[in-house]
Parts: sequence; C-alpha cells; structure tokens
Amino acid sequence: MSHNFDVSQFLPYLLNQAAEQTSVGFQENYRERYGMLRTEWRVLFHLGKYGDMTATEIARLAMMHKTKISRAVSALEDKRFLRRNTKREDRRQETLSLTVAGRKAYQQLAQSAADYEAVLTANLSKAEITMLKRVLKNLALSSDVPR
Amino acid sequence: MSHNFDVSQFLPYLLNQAAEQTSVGFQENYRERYGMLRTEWRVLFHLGKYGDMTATEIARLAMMHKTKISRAVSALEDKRFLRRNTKREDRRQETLSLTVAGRKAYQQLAQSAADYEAVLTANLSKAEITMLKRVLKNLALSSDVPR
DNA sequence: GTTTAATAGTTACTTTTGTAACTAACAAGC
DNA sequence: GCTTGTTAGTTACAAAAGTAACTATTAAAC
Repeated sequence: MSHNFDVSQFLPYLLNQAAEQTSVGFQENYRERYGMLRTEWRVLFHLGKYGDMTATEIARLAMMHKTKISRAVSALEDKRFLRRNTKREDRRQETLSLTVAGRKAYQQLAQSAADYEAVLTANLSKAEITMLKRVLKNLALSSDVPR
Repeated sequence: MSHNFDVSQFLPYLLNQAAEQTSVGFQENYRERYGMLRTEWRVLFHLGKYGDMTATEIARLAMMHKTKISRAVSALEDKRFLRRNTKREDRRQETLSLTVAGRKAYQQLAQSAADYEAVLTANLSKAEITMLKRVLKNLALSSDVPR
C-alpha cells in the first residue's frame, strides 16, 4: 500500500513508544507507594540530586512548563515532602527544600530508579549505553524551544 | 547533595525529553495545516502505510488504547480523511479506509516526516541510526503491557 | 434455543495537561 | 516618587487522555 515511508521506523514514533513504555514501567515504583505523578517525582529527583532550588530553576533544568512545576510543588508540599521558603532578597522567589520524609522518599526512589535502569540496559553494552544517552541528549536539544 | 544516582542520566527521563522534543517539533507539520492531533496522524500513518484496517488492529500495532483510537477515528472521519465500513461477516468490526483526501494528506505528511527524520539524524552515522532504532524497539517491548 | 461469556467500539466521567490571564514583587527610566 | 516593563509563581478555563461502564454483536455452552 505504501511507498517508501514507514511509520514504524519513524524516529519520533519509536522514541515515544520507548519513552511511554519505560515511563509506565517505572511508574509502578512511585504511583502506589507514594501517590505521586510523573511530574512530582521529577521535581523530587531534581531537589534530591541538586539540593534546594527555586521552581524556575527546576523548570529550566527539567525543561518542564512552570505550571506543571507549580502543581507538582503544591502536591509535594501537601504530602509533606518539601517546604517552601520565600527568599529575603527577592520575595517573588521561593527556595524549595526537601523535608526529611522527602529526602527519604527520594533515596528510596533513586534506588528503584537505579535498579530499573539496570534492567532496561541489561542487554546493552557499555558503549551502546553511552552512545544511546549521547544521542538522546542531542535530540532533546534539537530545535530547543524554551517552554 | 546527592550520592550516586543522577536524574539527568536516567534512561526513561532522557527518552521522555527526546520524545517530547521531537514530537513537538514534528507537530508543526500536521497541527496547523490539518488541525490534527498526535493520535490522529498516528492512525492516518498506519492506514496510509498498511492499508485498510480495523480500529483494533491499529490499536495493537500502535500500542494505543482503543478509546484513543476511537476518538482519533471520529476526528479523521469528521475531516473526511477516512470512511468506515461495517464488515458483513462480523458487524461489530468496521474497516477503516482512507479517502482520496486522506491519502493525499498522508502522502504529504509522510514526506514531511521523512524530511524531519533526515534533520534529526543528520549528525548520526548509519550504524548509529540502526543501533538506536534497534535499542528503542527493544525498550518499547520491555515488560509489554497490553493496554 | 437460551443463557453465558467474549469482543469491537463508544460514551460518560475523572484526572491531567496546555494556554492564557492573572497577582505580587522587583527594576529601570525619567 | 511614579510609570513602564519584567520576572516568579498561581489560577481559571479549555483541551486531551485515562478509566470504567456501557451497547451491540458474535461465539460457546448447555
């Protein structure tokens, strides 16, 4: 029926399938146990990895829209996983800090993530993993729209 | 602050970034011009590539939920890009066929897709592309949940 | 043949996301 | 100081996606 183009080989399509599948797979680690959404663990992971930050800083690093961050931060605050502190030198900004409970959840989830990554990459060589990640990072930067 | 785990190196995270970025990039080709959503061009692409199919067959191939397909099919029907025909041997099923307009849209978008793919892979060698796609397909199959 | 189960597809309802408009605070120009 | 613009973050509303229950039809069991 078709001519030369094959959907099933289209890179954005393949990326979506792989991203969807692996995200859903990992979701099991935070969804039931902590009642978190994808946006929430992303924020949690950033704070856990890089320490206190503002919402805008997370948005830039994670390339997520600020409304998503705003909602995720509120949800994490409700769960007592983080606290916000208005900065004295600029009262528009607020520093986000993980609570003890937040740090604990982060550590457990970071371990789950490492385990999950190991499963995902079990069939790949070191060289393949390196090259895969390099390519993915480049694709993520391509035509970088600040959102 | 952190210990050993790095969000920014987590494979599902990198996959998501790349998938998001490239999907948003390609979106420009069908969004304005045809008023389509991602789900819609996926259905269109499958019909364009593989010929007439039922919704269930597309769902299985594209690993999309049947309600998504149902809505996309309705939207494409409204746009007069496809027609449905109830099968005589089983009146629950309906064969979906692209109209002339649908085939035309498919061909134009297939061309755009090929062009876009070329841009995305411009910095990659043939070997890298092959390996990338192989890996992505494997990841998409990992822990395959029928949805 | 009549009940029971299974399948294709749709619809209703809920949750999540996207977009745009908003408030509050700061900074610059004058 | 006061207007003008900019930035951080939130909120309101609209669009999209997920989930579960539904209808219609077929198949199987008896």
